[in-house]
Amino acid sequence: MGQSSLSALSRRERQIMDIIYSHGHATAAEIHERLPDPPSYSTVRTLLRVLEEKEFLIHKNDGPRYVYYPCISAEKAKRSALEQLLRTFFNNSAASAMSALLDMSSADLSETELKRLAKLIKQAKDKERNND
Amino acid sequence: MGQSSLSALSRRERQIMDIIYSHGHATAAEIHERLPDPPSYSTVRTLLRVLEEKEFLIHKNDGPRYVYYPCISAEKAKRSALEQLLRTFFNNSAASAMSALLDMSSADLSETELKRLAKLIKQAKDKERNND
DNA sequence: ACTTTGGTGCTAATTTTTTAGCACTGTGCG
DNA sequence: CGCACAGTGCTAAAAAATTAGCACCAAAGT
Repeated sequence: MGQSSLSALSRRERQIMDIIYSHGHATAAEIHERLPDPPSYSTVRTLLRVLEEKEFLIHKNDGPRYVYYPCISAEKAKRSALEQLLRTFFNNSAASAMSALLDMSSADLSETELKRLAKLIKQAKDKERNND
Repeated sequence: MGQSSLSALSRRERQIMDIIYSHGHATAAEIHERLPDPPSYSTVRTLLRVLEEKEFLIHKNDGPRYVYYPCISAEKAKRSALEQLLRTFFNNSAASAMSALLDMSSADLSETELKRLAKLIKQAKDKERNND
């Protein structure tokens, strides 16, 4: 079965998948202009074709042009990216990852968001209690 | 100067860096046995040599063998990986990343960890207040 | 109708990555 | 000493990724 996982892809392929995930979908032209150190348009199109073959992308027609969508839901991709990150840098501890997130960006977290998080944490605590 | 960033690396190179980051350091043999779909030992050594050339790794001698260490501190690598993740999957919102972390692993968060997080969040709130 | 524009399909060369073979070096030991 | 063992250095072939050229097709403008 398709082991998927973005980390199996080559550098350019990942860059493209990143763009598509961060936008939800994209045309060849959009991808071309957003690629770092961009190759020719032709090149982009070749990569897109390959990614379709590998079943990481599909396209739908929007009038004359193609709009590319990820085959794996953003949810799954997110999850797998997070798992990978936890494994590599956080010894599988979600807690330390969260604390790193807080460290690096507490200034950007609005009071509202912080409240929401506090609430989520409270819920998690309750859930934990029920699992005992 | 060295733009570094793990995402500039090839697939195998990244796999190796991942292993080294998750362990702090490693020998060629350790890396060899941990690589998914492992190539020959020779191959691993070639990759390590290349990564040293590119200044992603250095080695120290431990008796006869080499122990490889990352050139970029785990801290910096972590941070850059997190930023990348936020950009790609969370629209740069640390808050949504944290909530995803909670979702996917609240069962694994001990009560202690949750308390610690709650405390961190409280601190972040206070900090936020002072910035206003 | 015809030309220009903006897209796609196919193909192929170039470059990088990935792979592994083989020679060499130092260390422990009978 | 001389031999096996465990490691590294260097080199080069094979495979994959990256790049781009050019033909073709459809729609919009003249």
